[in-house]
Amino acid sequence: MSTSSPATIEDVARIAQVSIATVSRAIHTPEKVANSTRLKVNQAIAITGYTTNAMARSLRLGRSNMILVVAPDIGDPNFSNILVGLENEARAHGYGILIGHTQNDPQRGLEYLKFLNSNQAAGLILFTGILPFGHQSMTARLPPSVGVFEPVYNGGIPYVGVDDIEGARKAVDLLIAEGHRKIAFIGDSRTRLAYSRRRQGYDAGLDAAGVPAGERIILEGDGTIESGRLALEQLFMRDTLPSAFMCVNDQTAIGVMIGLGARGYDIPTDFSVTGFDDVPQASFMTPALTTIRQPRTAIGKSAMALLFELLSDSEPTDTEILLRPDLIVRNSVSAPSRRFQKR
Amino acid sequence: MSTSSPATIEDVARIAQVSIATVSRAIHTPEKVANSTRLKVNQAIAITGYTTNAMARSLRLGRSNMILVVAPDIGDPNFSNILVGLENEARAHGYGILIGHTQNDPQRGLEYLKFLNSNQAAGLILFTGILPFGHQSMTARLPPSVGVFEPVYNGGIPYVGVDDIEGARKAVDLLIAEGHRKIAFIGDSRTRLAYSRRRQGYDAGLDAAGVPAGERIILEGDGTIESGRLALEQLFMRDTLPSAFMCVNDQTAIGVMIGLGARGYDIPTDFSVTGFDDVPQASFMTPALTTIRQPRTAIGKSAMALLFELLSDSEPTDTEILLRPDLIVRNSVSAPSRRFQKR
DNA sequence: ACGATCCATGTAAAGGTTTACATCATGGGA
DNA sequence: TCCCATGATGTAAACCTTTACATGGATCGT
Repeated sequence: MSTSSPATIEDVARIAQVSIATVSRAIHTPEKVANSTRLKVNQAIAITGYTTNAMARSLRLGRSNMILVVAPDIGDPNFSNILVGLENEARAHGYGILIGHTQNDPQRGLEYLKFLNSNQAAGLILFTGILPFGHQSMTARLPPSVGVFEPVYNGGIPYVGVDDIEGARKAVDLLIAEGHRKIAFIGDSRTRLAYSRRRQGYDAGLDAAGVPAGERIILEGDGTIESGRLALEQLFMRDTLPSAFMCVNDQTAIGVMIGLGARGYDIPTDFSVTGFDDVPQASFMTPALTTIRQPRTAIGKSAMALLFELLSDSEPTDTEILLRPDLIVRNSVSAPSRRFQKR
Repeated sequence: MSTSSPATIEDVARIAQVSIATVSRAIHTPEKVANSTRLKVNQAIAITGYTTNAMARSLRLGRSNMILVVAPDIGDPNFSNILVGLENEARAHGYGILIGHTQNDPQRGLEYLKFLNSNQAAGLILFTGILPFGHQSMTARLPPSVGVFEPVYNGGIPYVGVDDIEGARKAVDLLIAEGHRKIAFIGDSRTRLAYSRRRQGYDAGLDAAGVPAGERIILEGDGTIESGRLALEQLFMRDTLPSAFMCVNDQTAIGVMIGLGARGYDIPTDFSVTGFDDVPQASFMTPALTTIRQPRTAIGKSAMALLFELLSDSEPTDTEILLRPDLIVRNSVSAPSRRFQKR
């Protein structure tokens, strides 16, 4: 029984002495089957070790039990914990997750579109902030989909993320409370909506503290470690230095810390730094980085839950789910240094 | 044409004015089809936007185009980069990867076994070092499979990993070259084969350096940060201290560094520390951790390549592929301190 | 010029499931 | 007692492919 080819519904039917239709019903709609029959069927299933052939089932139903998850970079440390939430929730519904990885290459995106077109996935989770299917993005017929972190630019797709404005606000408020007023914002505020919202949080915080717009220092950067470092170099060529750096994400913050360290400054004595995301490295920096935590596992879980809602009702209850970001206070923030204060 | 239900092979056949068999042949075995016909078919495919229904194809072929990847913890930072290699290689073969996550719970393992039994995966990649299917592990009929990092304990399955003995040897040799003789080995050497091989590398290195077995210090630990810290505490209750800590993995090393830091020691002035794996955090520690790098993306790529070999030939060329681990020299190792030398 | 061979194509079965519809038995109401 | 509703089960079609086998035409060798 562990040899030979796998048992089919027909084997079960023969042993239970019923028709295959009855077997199918006993499995999927047990209430439509007499108790005694159901018992026989269950026994037969146990004997044969039968499991439904998912291929056949999907073919008949016209819908698979897979969810495709597409991210620009699955090597991203931010990604793996989300995956945990996604996987757990999917599996609780009897679905599997299929993962894909575009590296921002539309060509690769198109290959996933083929997956979708060939009915291999019942739903789609997108990390890209944009439909990654190149020029076909507009015309593509997509299964129920949800975005993670950001709304999907060209898709009109519900999403799950964190309240970036509130998160950023928590970071500025901490800096303000410590006495900072010259706070630089470092990071991309254009390409990604999440980032521009963090910028909004920054502005809102400084507005509330009465710091005029003219005194704010904004530096662009694409969210990489390198960009943090570069932005810092630019800053040191100006005549005004901030007392604190509020970075759009942890990578940027790490770049800033490295740059500051290389110049011989001490954090937080000389400068305070905050990040956003709470990537795994954040707590291992010296000093440990004060940052805003994304509840990653929860985000994954709720994105998948939202997707299943879409899959059953066609009416989603929410079109945007924002989770609460938490301020994680570590050691990279203190009161501003006198040294640079008077500048 | 982007509305309505997706085109089937029959739609293509009708437009191209040929039979569905010819269409199928034009796609999969073009050499068996006349040039002119192939052209007509290709045009019809372009017009309809036809893509093969993977469900139907898999059903007919009795084999899907998915590879199941099962890891104990997909949130592990070691995991994501491997995933990149796995995914790229799989996709190059037209396969998708399905990921699963057991958390060492045999119950969850069993659910993946169902996936397998229902023909949803043509192959299996295992990270567990053990078949994760509980009591059914022995009798389960598995598709072609390959292990990553370690041979699969109860499976007789080929695997791809790193040469742990050689890697460990590189670490000890570095410490020896710096002048250390009292080198503690910290970490689990029993449950995981990879770990016990690292231990072998340690022993081989000390043998070569003529350090008698009696002078070696071995501490158990399960490979977590906490275990590194604990082992260190135990050590400080003894009367003999090593001058260097060779840790079975980076997590353990991080635990040791934290513990040493808490006791006010400086690394590498007072003690040297090495790790193994080169997890992302390693380079962000202060001091940055000297460790052995696992070529993760390459491991993933070659594991998947090996799997495809199994899938085509039934004779695998190799049953064990060991990649070369590199020594990554950072700042956690220096010559031994005088301070503890004379003890 | 004829039979053998080969090549391109078509016909139809098979793969395992779900489900609309048909069938049949049972029990209740009149 | 008869009819009808109800509930349990069976029959068969459909989902979309791939491919063994059949067919028919053309080509080649003698």
